[in-house]
Amino acid sequence: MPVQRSNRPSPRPPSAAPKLQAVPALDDSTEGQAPRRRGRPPRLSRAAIFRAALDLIDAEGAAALTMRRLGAEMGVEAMSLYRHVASKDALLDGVAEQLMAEHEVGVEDHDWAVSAQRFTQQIHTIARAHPAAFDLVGLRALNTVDAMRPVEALLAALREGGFTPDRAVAAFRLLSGYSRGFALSEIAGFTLASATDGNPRLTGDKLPAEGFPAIHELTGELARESTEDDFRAGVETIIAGLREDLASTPRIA
Amino acid sequence: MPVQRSNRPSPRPPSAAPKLQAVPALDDSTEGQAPRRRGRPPRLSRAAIFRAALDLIDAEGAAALTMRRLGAEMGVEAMSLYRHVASKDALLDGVAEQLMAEHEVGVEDHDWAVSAQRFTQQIHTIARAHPAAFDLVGLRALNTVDAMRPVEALLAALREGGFTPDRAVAAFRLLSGYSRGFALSEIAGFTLASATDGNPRLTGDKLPAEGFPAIHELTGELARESTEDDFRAGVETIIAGLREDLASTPRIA
DNA sequence: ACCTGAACACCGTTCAAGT
DNA sequence: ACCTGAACACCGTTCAAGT
Repeated sequence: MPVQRSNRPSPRPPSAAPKLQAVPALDDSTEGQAPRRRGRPPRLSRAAIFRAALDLIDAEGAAALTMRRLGAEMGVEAMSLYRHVASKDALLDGVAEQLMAEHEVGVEDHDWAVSAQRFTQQIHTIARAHPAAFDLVGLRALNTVDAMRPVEALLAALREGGFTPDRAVAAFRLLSGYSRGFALSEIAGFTLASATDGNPRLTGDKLPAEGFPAIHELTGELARESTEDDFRAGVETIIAGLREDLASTPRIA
Repeated sequence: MPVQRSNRPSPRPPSAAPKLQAVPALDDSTEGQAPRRRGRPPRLSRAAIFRAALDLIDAEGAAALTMRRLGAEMGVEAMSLYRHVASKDALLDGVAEQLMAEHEVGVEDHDWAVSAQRFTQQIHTIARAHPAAFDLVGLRALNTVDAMRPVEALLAALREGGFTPDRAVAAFRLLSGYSRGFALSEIAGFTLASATDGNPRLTGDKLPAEGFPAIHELTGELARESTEDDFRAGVETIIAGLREDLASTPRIA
């Protein structure tokens, strides 16, 4: 089974009516501070490129995101993209930022457990909304201000909730590790065999009848796809554990 | 910065003294049941290919694993590999199996908390031993008997420990999600900026001085790379939470 | 039976050239 | 200033041919 040959629905002449073009959105217009000049508006901008890339991944999967294809999608040659992004790797960083920009931060409350649910929930929501993209760039280390904001909110809530510095960071890593891992495992099929045709299949099917009693017993539950609630329940369990940690440590005013 | 050009140390004539050749290991000889025939032994076998692929990733990173390069490494043309693996995707499945085969299962004890520590520990150990490979294939859903064995052990321990079927599966997903997510985040740098040159850098460096007090306060702790103990402590926290879940549910004999 | 040569249809990226 | 053509050095994969 070929991996990256011709999954394209139809050849679609790249010159005719490209799907994603100028997209002159609000946050784009602030990029060049000069008052709208008279010449033809630039077709490309970093923001537009990242948006188009994310759209392309959403629509056709990670394998469809090539510089050439993305260029075609924007009505431009692939090489033109290099005016705006240094490399494909930089493009993926941009896609990651674009993706994580959907992580909204609630500023009002200060209870650490609520903040923890918020923080993790948002990661899971993003992963569900853009599985292919999350799979591709969901683990990238970002150093943008936007990517820091949710982290800041969670860490602040933990500190105010009485977590010591090292416990706060530990809690952050625990919550963030779980969120990403659960989301990615969900996308990948949770290690337990899904069929090659993509349809979920009973886990125990190929197992020798003897020797795997627990898996056999739990086949139904294991085959069930995980839900939002499953994810949330896991976070609750973690929060319960954290609460215990916190209780067994001297509080900090 | 070019991504996949010429990272090779030296051109190394592919015909002269290939590093990884026959490797006639124990579990290889059982593959063909016929008694050692007289002709030259086959240079290639699925097991040998997977081992060589994992070695190559360990030594030079995921980008170095191309069919052509792997062939050269084994003293063979790339196309010869297709006699034994259907595609590069199938090759990666094999690498994942090879990797997870390092997950040893302790059979003796039956305490679910110990089993949980064992199960998660092993995943983390594998990830630490083969970070590039784990990053590449650590999430693949496998349906081999070997990959099922540790899962069976954990699920069995949970059931015997009093977890109901749905809680046992939930606990498995929680533990496995955390393990993979923590390990992958560790490899990727935990979302918080590492410098482009690869050296770990203080997280807060690029942040505006105002607006991120918690991150600034915790910079030192955030910049510290996570350890085996950090991972283990997270598992303990999860176990504490699971214990509470268990206590608040009617026991099953 | 097992491996190879040559080819196909792609990649990311560079660079001199166009407008 | 911004985009393009042509080229370079790669990819995965197929298939007819070699031994």
